[in-house]
Amino acid sequence: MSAEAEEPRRHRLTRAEAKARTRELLLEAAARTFARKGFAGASVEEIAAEAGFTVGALYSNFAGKEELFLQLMSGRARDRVSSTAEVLAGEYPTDRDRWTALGQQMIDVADKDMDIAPLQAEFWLYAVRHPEAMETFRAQLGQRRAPLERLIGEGLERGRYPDDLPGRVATVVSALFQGMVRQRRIDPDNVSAELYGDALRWLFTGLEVCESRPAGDEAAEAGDG
Amino acid sequence: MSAEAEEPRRHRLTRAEAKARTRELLLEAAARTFARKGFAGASVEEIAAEAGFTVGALYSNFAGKEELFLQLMSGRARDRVSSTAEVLAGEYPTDRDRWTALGQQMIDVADKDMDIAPLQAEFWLYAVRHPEAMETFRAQLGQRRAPLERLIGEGLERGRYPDDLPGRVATVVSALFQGMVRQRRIDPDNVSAELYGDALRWLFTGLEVCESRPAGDEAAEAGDG
DNA sequence: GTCTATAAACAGATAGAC
DNA sequence: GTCTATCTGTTTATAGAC
Repeated sequence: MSAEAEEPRRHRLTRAEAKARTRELLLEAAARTFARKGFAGASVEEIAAEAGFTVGALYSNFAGKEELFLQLMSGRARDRVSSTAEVLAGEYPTDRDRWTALGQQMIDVADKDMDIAPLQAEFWLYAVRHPEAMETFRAQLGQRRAPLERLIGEGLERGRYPDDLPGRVATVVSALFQGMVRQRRIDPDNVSAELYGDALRWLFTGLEVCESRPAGDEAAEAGDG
Repeated sequence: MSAEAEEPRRHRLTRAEAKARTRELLLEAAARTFARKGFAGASVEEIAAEAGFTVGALYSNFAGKEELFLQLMSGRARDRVSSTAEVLAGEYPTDRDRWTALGQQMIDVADKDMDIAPLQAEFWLYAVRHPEAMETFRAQLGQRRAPLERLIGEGLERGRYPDDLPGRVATVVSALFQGMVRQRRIDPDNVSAELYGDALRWLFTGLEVCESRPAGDEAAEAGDG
């Protein structure tokens, strides 16, 4: 795009570009290797080799294994996998079709990149064991959740539901998906694409019954005894 | 020499009992250590020390770290933590109270033994990475799910719902809980006790709306379109 | 049955060659 | 900027003492 100064790529890449590319390759290799072997189980040599380098290149770009892992955790959550929101963004004729197609798409995404679930699990375990890194991981989860929350907010007509409902529902939907994706890896037969859609249909149907109130009614009437 | 045959516990424990106790202590120590450090991150020396022994005792009772881990995975899932079903078994005046109390109890259980979620994550990761161990882990999950499925089946009046519904709902509820417990460790503020209850209320309300059919009606009528 | 001592392999990280 | 060689600590697992 932009000419760095005057002769951006006379032959191939500038030194800075080459280094940036190495760094990127190392990050991608690290993602695969950490997913396959875990944080403690993956060796720096293994990661470097997966990227097509040796340890020297790794230590030239990162302080060590831990920093590499943390960079991965804090890095772009959404430019590697289609986010939940993109999946949700499709348009479907009826609500039933919408949930069904959504469930199918979630499965497709989860089945396509088999590494993300184990990698997320590694992130989670690391955050649980290193409280100082928890904020970093929370931020990554927030990146994933935000578009989902927005989309749910659009789906629920404003005024008929409490303002904090989309956020709460986003948490539930996110937790449900993560849980089902994980269980599907163990028990594929018990976690079909159809079940994803059913669960969402149950959830949003119950949501409307339980939480909606007549339009224009400002204060929600809690009719429980 | 020994009066074991006739005087089983003249002083304290028989040799077999002592060994069994050592084995049990090692398993418990392994559970804590694997939860805290992970499978690859925990060393056998650390596990043995946590149990009050040295490596010799460990290798005298287990073939190695991997066998110890697998024994833990295949071992009793329910005699250490109160299962979901026990939580569900309580009685509550109204449905709303039931969901609220259930959500609170799930949080209490999850917060009380902070080790089970990381340990389950370790099991899951191991199973994903070692397909030959997946069946073992699936069996453990089955042990946890069975009572939940039974209880849900009791809650849904027979005849009004498809026969396979309790199993499907159990999967969804189980996934939902696992997902929320995990997210709560990262974002406690966003996953309150109340939200557990709300999610369940939404789910079961929607379930009744979507899946129930008039008593006596054999074929379910799909009224969407 | 458990502990101590040790063997052999491997890890993360660094220094200097190119 | 990356690679090769190496240093240092730690790991699993075993052998023999008690």
